[in-house]
Amino acid sequence: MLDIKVLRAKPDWAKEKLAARGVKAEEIDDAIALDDQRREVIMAVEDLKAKRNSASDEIGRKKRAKENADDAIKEMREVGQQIAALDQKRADLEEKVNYILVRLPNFPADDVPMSLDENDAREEYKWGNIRQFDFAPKAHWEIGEKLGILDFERAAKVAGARFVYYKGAGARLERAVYNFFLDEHYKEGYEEVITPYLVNADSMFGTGQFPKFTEDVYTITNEGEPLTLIPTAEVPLVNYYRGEIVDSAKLPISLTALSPAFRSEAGSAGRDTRGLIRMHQFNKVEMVKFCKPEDSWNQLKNLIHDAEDLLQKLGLPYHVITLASGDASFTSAKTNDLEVWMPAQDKYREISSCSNCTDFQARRAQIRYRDENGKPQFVHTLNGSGLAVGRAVASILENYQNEDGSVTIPEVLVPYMGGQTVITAE
RNA sequence: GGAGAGUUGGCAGAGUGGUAAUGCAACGGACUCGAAAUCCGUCGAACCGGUAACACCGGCGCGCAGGUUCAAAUCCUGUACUCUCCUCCA
Repeated sequence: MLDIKVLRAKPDWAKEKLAARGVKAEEIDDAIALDDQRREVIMAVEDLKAKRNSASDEIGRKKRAKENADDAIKEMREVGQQIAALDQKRADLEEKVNYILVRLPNFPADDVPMSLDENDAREEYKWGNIRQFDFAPKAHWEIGEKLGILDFERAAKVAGARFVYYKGAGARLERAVYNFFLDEHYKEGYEEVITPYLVNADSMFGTGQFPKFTEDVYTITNEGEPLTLIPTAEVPLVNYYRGEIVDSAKLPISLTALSPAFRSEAGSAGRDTRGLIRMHQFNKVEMVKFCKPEDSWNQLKNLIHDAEDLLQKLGLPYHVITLASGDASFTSAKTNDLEVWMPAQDKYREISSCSNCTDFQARRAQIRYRDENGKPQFVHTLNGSGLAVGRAVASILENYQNEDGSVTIPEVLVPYMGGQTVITAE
């Protein structure tokens, strides 16, 4: 959530920044105008409350002295009604200001390409040599099905489209990949966490998915509060400290978690209909950081490094891009995507998204630390995939495929596969 | 699922209608070569408004949300969570 005070102090700057994210200037004007009204009402009602407080004090004194206070009580009865009316007005105005504020995205950082077109992402650098095949590389779903390690058909029967069964060496490869990821993050100092996979609406609000993106997720109700299947472990990880003032000596805090991610993929019908790229349920290892504001850009670099280190160790070619302002997620000030090379598609595909959310989530979720003066300040939050497991498996299958249909296991995963070096058809 | 108890500041802990005791901690000072102990003083989270302000004034503030009242930590309703016992369960 943005700070209304920033909108008030720098309206033109705010409009320009948010225009690059598709926000109309009128929305900012509306928010400020409503906030003006809100402040007026606050002044009026607090004036009356101060009056009531001192009058009540006086009434109490008289009552104790057994004096008559009927006149003051009668007068305060009227004041009470005025207060109730103004309080209602104030609540209405607050709701209106809030309605706009919670739907405004984060300000893009200064070095983000200012464009609504996702094609204006900036490539930062490439890593790895793209393998030249002396045969036509197959798509990962074809490889997986032929090896009997991926079963999309039965998953469709049992659950529906965009689900998959991993079997045998496929299931073990998936497990090898995420264990490798978690172990590497552990070595880098991340604290490993196993989180709830169902979260409440306050948590979804805290990380910015709600109220705008309710259609992207699965929400279930069981006689009571609705719970949402997490679309990413970012939600339970960031909300871990919701409403808390964390010990500043512990910052930066780095957490990592493996979890399934559940996404409705509403609006993406027809895209990536085959394979592991776009599923309703997929495994992802997520990294989340909490830090002081002055440290967050440095931590974003660390996050990217920790993600790309995995790709380098797996020997998978990738490049790093900075998303255009209009393409970055709602909560992000700057997002760097890691895109891994997919030979069959002859292009890079997103495998990690690393974002600095600055104080945007912290303000929603009320996550703070105390500065040198003991004053609470919002932390900065960052999140990044490290990495999407299914997409990593897909990339391994494609990049490490052999002409006979077998797949060589990347060296770093061999210990995780119990020494197995190649997956062949049974 | 059933029954009971609880939730007050950084921590502990009083307060059953008159506007949040007290202790510890913290901060400032005195004493001391310095520290500890002791003494004196200050401070009661966070948030909002006046407002640009860590000053000052006011509002708000006793798990949360409502209600009653001139006035609510206190009374009423709803609700979340924690603990204990029973039941069930991997």
